[in-house]
Amino acid sequence: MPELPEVEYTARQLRETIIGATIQDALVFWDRTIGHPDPNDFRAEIAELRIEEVRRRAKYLIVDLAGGEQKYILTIHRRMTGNLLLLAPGWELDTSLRERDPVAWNTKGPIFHGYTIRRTHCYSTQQGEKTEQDEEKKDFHAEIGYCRACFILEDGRCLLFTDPRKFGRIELWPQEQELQALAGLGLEPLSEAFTLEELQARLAGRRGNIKQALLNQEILAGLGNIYADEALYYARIHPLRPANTLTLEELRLLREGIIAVLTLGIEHGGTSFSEYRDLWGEAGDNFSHVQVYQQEGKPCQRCGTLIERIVVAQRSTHFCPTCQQLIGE
DNA sequence: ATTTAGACCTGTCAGC
DNA sequence: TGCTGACAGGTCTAAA
Repeated sequence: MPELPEVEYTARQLRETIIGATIQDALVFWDRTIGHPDPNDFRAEIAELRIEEVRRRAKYLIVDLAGGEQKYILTIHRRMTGNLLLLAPGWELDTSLRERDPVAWNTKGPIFHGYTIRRTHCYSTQQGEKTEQDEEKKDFHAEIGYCRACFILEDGRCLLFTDPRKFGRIELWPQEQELQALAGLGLEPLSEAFTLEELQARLAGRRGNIKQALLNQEILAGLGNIYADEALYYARIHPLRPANTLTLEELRLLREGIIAVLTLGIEHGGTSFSEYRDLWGEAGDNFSHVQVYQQEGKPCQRCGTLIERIVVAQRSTHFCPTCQQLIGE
């Protein structure tokens, strides 16, 4: 789910809130969520480490950790449904489901009750005193399920990694191995390195379609299904165009479009539908600014033609058949 | 060398 | 109401 903008937005929120905090302990509720090292070593190594910095590379969130002489990086990839939530002190962990219903426990995991951190205040999701703001949000995250791992901070807060579909991965590596931990990632689309010449060079000789090329993280790192469709719409390029046939003008527009849709996505707090939430449990509102993604049957904002949906590389692909023609130049 | 189907997972929604 | 199939932000592996 989360693509570059959603990860970047989360990184910024974490940077404002958890730098300087010390991890007291990590709990793992679904072993496969921890990709490296094995869950027991992971837990042992991460205890007592201090959070030094929070960064993003492609769709990876990177947390720099330090303890004594040793430095580590924690990498978090949310895949489809992974999410981070920061709870204020006062949270309660309920693992009683494990005995009550082992089958349900396997999918739903523990239940967290308690406090979700808000920008300016905390509010209780349990019964009790309610402020006006509580009234507006009273049912929000009353119960938090699908937690696959969590980090308990020494100041009493808790950073949860929730992930219903269990595709997300968290890894801990010695800092020296960062290059190896993040191997194979292509250009950062929002960096200086993403020039027209680089884009041209990386697409040259690629006979596959442009949509697939944009999803290939070894070429550009960070675009996913939403923003790839949006960038192609911006540049008026049909998703099935062979990547090596784009004209220089089309490449220029495509680069401009990629930067524009990613930047807007970040500004809008990410694209949310169904489960995606930010650190404080808020939905990003970029979905209301989307032009083609999941807009099949709706009129194109530029020409009124109905948006179509096709399947490319097993992924839904949305485009305007008038603005984005396959034939011609 | 590339494409493509299948895995990995669970929830939701449309249709019968 | 209940069952079935399609589909959802991603990426890896194996078969064609």
